[in-house]
Amino acid sequence: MGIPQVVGCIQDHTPFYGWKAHRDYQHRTRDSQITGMESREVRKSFLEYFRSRGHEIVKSSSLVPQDDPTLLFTNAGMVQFKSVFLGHEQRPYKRATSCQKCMRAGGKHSDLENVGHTARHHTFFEMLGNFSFGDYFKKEAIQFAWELLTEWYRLPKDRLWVSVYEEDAQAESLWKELTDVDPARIVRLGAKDNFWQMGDTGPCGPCSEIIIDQGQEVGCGRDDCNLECDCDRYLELWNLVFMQYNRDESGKLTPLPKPSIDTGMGLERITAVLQGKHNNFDTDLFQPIIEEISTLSGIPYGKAPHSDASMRVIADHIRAITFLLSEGLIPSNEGRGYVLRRVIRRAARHARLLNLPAPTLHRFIEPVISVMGDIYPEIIDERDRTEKLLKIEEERFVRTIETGMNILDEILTRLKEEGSDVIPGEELFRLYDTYGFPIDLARDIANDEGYRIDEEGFHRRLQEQKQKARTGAGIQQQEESTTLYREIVARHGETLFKGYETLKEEAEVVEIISNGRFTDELGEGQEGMIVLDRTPFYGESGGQVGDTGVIHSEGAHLIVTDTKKPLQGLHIHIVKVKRGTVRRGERVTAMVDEERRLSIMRNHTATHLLHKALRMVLGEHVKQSGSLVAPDRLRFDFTHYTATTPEEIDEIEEVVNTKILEDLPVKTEVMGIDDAIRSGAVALFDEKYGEKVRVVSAGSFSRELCGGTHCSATGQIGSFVILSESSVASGIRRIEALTGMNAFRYLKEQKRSIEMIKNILKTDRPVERTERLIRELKEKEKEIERLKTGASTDVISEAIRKARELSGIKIATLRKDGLNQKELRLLSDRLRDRLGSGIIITTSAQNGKAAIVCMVTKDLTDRFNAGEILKRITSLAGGSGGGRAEMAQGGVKDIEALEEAMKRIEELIKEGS
RNA sequence: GGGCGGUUAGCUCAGUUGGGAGAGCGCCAGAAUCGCACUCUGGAGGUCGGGGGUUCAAGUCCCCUACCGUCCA
Repeated sequence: MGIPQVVGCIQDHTPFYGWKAHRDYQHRTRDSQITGMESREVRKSFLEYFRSRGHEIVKSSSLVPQDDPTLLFTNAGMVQFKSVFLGHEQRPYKRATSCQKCMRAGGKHSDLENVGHTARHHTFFEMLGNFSFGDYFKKEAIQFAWELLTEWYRLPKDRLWVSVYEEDAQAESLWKELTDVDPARIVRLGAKDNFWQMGDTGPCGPCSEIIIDQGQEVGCGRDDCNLECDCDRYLELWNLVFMQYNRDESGKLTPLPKPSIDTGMGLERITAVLQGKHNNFDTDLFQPIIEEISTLSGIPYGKAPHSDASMRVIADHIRAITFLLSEGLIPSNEGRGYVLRRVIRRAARHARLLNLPAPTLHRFIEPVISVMGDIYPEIIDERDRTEKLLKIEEERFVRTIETGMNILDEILTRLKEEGSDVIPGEELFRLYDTYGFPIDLARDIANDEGYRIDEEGFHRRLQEQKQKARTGAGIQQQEESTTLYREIVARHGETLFKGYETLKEEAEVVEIISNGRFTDELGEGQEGMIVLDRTPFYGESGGQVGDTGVIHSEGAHLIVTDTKKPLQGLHIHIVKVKRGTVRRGERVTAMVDEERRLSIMRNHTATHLLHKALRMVLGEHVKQSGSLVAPDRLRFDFTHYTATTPEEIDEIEEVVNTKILEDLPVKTEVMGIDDAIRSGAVALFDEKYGEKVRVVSAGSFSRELCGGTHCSATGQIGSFVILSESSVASGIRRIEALTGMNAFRYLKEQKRSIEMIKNILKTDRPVERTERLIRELKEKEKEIERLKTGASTDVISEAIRKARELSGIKIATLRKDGLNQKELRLLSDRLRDRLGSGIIITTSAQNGKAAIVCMVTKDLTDRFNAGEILKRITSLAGGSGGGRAEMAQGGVKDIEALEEAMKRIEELIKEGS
């Protein structure tokens, strides 16, 4: 086999002597020009090799799986081909090869904690793979792999090992027969290492791994080190999966009619090997990033183990962050967004360990782009947005840390008082759980301050919480109903949806469900769910709400209150029987509420125009991240990092209304998903798409993948008005809007309100007039307060004149009705200031109750207590109250009784209380 | 989905058995200065997220609700 030009560089004047020789070469020419094979070439050669052997080079799919909510992130090359392997989807090729962006963090197989401390663990990585969909099988897969590794990549054969599944004699003999691998280096291993399956059921099969021996000095160094050892000596390079069985629910294996191939080789690993590095972070995939970190922090890489680890963590995480952000994912507190947030926070934490100021992480996006931007242009396109979001998120984390720091300070102060030097696990957990304060940071601070932390107690708490969340999650009974729905589809096939063309359809009742069980009929007054063989009712999906309407047969009349789509292709009508009885197997007429549906269609088409207008006005970074299309309004959530200005809102409304006036034709085409994307249609990250998709376009203005129902021309929308723009979460904004008559009525209502306001205010300039009125009102309120409490000096003067003396203490009483407690207090303040020294008791009756305030001037508080005096008065009058020695307030419900009590005031004032 | 914490002046936040809404920064005015900055003095600015309840009295206690944060799933 000839070696094409692509990899020419490995055989020209810097010859690649093979693995061992290369290491010597590299040793001699340390720090000279790039040694070995650049990662770009490793990637390119792989794809080129398989293309030259009839494979289609398939673009990497998104890191966020588009049709698999069960999977957090794309974690292998085969993810995008899953439905092809399962036979649900056909592709125009039978052989494919790809370099797939992958992410492993969160979920069951999280590598997050290991990253940075090992040579191999990554959150983000690239997976090279070749795939056969019922085309070639073991023989070719083995030949391809061996040829690529030994002849294109020129790995030394005497270092390569092969493992096969212990029961797969066929694979073993093929290796011996087709390759010149040393037969002594073919090892049989058990199911744990060499049997692969997608899930508990479905396609599965034995696999075969190609392993490179890096030499005894690399790994654990033990004499009995072997292929199964976890150390780095025997490095698994490439896994070839031979998909040849289907496992059913009972666990039984039946051979697949068309066995397939799925292989995966980590780019970072093979690149490290080809560059003679024992650590993936030493390759050209990571070095430019590490260099930048080193430059900015002023710490050389290689200076100390802990700073090296921090640099590796940042280098790894920044790749994941860059890709996830540029795919439209936003840091949040649940699901995928939460994983992203954790990765960012870990990176931020390590940046602080390197004494890098916050925010700093966004500056490392640049080297990531320099390494991979040419392969993945999305990270270049989204760069501004990515940097901005990362900066915001890192700053947010700094604030979180500061809050936690204050609380930790309080804890430490308290411990000092108590004379303890151990921070309890409970406190640590509260810090972590409630304030997101990292445990390792708490540990560092504790050490610095001479404290220890109760790590065991912390982990116990954490386990408790995990347990609690798990049992909590187990309660939900989603599973059961899903099986019910699956059964319906299995029995009757998918519901034929006719709602794009018609709103009225003759159909057959194929299934009736009542209280979660199948039933034969539904009688008058009963509620339940009905499945038809065909329906004009749109089931809630893609943000568009389900249709309502009626279903009637000869003997029954049903109201449809909602329509759901729990599974692809299954429409469930939620019904209430108004009259008669509906039976399974009956012919019925299904009629959608037309007016409501037309409103929905207006709102849906308007949503598309809005989406496009937002991208025009705010920028291409705007991506839909949620949508509600209801008859009375539409709601649209989208990614955008700042609030939109009133001017921008104006402009967006103008654009949408202009497009409505242009009366653009709305057309729907059904095509393959790839064609749709190629034609420039906007697809959403979180949506599920089948093999065939609908593309809805409004003239040449907007083009989106959409399963919803639409107007036939934009003119039918009538008009469009934005009600509000607000924030949903950080980085996500929400717009609510109206269309058609709703928009018109809203504007009319606004106009009417303004007319009424003008009438009431008797002015043509209601804004200025209102501002003046509010200003005047405030002034008058102040004036009233002043008059009530301060300016009524006659009341105060009289009280002072009438003040009695009791063993040299002046006692002033005053009653002025109509004051609330606050006003009475202010009045008492005046009286006290005028009195100078003494005891004051004031009362005020209002609304059948009386408020009472008692004050003792400061010079007398060592002898008299206002609170105690007040309590004696109120207890006589059937009320209550309290306060401090200097001032107390209370109230009674019986005004007469209070008057009586006031007559006995002298005896109630006792010294020393 | 479950747990915990938060929402008080333009901003950052105090507010401890329920009893007079505060600080720092910012803003405005005055003093001082040839002028600016600093400094000093004074002032404006609050539906204490919203609703309900308990109470003579709720920022504070109870219930509901919205939103933000955080951890687990």
